[in-house]
Amino acid sequence: MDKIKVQDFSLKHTIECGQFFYYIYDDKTNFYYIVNKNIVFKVKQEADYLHYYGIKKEELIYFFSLDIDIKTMTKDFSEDKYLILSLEKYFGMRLIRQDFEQCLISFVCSSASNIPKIQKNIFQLSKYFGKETGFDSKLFFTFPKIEQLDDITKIKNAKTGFRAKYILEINNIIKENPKLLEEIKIMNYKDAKESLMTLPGIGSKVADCICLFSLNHTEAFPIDTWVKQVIENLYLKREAKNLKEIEEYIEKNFKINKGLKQQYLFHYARNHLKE
DNA sequence: CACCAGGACCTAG
DNA sequence: CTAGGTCCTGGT
Repeated sequence: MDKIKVQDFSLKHTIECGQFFYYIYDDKTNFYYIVNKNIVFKVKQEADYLHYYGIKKEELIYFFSLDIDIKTMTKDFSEDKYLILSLEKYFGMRLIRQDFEQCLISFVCSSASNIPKIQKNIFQLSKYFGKETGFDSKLFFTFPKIEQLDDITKIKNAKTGFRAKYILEINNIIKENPKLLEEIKIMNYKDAKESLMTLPGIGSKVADCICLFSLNHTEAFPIDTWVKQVIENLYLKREAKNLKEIEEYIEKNFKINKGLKQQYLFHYARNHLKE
């Protein structure tokens, strides 16, 4: 077991804010067991320390964006009433840098769904297609490569529903063009988003999630129904004419660190706009 | 039982 | 180019 001192970090908010799905929380020990690609590790927070096992220090820092100076990044939050409120409530929430392929499949599963269901999909897909791995006397399955997700029956058995055919089609596309994913990884934001959107089951919102949570494109700003509500109800104070108007508002008013602002606004929305 | 939900896609107008 | 139906599943 190793430990590391952290600043301005909330493990709970970071893991549970809906950007990452493949984890189990053990309420007896307070450890989060996390599976990212083929790595299983556990981590818990006690005050300003993270206790961790199963992952290298550098990888842990990268995964949780602990190399980022959040105080600097959130400086201009003070210009926005709702960002201030959200920052108080969710202080320490950071963007996770997760495995690209795991993120891609997770967010294909996310459409018209919810967190528990997405988690179920990911756990099941891993069970069917991943590799069994013992850790801490528990049983885990690594998250498979997209290339391996080639059995429609198993994909459906993972309760992915109408998204199953998307996953299989993406599998086919990747097999025919094995370099595509690596190419997307090194593209700029605009090109990466565009390329992702050529894949079935990936529209604008899902592509932005993948860009933000796994490709380090911190300017991505996923617009889901909650964020749409925030912009309409709190900022515009009326319904938007269309999605374009929302995008333009965001472009104008959240110039820098857009992705992080999106996360905080999203959470503000979920708690304050329930009706 | 009917309805709906953190989205994408398809089709008609 | 856009509104509205449809797609599985699981919860209400």
